[in-house]
Amino acid sequence: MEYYWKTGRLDLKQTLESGQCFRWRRSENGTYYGISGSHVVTVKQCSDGVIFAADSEEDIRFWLMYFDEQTDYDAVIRQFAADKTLKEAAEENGGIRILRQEPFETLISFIISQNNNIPRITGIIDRLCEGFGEKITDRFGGMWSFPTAKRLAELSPEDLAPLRAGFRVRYILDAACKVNSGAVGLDRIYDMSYDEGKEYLKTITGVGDKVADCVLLFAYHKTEAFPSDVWIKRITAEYYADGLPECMGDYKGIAQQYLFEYFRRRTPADLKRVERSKTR
DNA sequence: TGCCAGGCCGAAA
DNA sequence: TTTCGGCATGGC
Repeated sequence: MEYYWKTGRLDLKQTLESGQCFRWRRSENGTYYGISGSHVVTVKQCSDGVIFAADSEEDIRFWLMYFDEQTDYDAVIRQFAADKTLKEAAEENGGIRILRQEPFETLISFIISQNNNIPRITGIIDRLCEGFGEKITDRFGGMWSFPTAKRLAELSPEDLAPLRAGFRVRYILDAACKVNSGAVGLDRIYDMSYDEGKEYLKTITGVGDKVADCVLLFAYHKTEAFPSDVWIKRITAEYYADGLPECMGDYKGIAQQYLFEYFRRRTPADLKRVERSKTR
């Protein structure tokens, strides 16, 4: 069945190719197809929204939640307008939405992402799913669910060698074992504060500030999280030496996604121009 | 060929 | 508490 969602701002390319998710693919006609849990969907951009094609109404509801239907991004962006740079960043990148992804999948994905690049992250996750997930459909050349913590917890480093994930393998196994044993209860984090959730996730080997922030933002939608790597931290520190703008409020994570894309596309010379104009 | 990737661990200072 | 080398692999 198809469902037209009039969202205005949602831009599929900006959202699905922004580095917050790794299991979407773009077909030649511009349609994206993806999987989460056992839910499979195709989405295409249209003039004032997107069109989902999924198997059931339940799937449609799932994907609306996944794409963060409940947050009013127009209101967030109006709020950001009080800061000149953030306003520009939002004008350029306001089609990005912060997804609500499955926590275990997000945790493992961002463990894999550390000191890594997106094409290789995607390859490792594909091999992980094909090797240890369940085949959900033959469509799109075959799609596999993300493996469960239980499945991964019973594996050895040798079993995971075909992933070619290098030093991250022991982190993946530690996360799977802690989640499977209940030592880390991922569902509990929904009810935790941002700070509590961060400390809790960091009890997993291989989860530091950055990975924890990404999981808290991209799975639990804790928008106070500001998952800055060294590079963007330096840029934002230069821009906002006196502290982050008030207008970010509790949406620092959304602001960060806009700023990340904004800064990434600019050379140092561009940034100096923006810096000068900011002081005027 | 060499650099570097949306980092983290663990040891040393 | 902070700093820094090492880590596996492969895209560019």
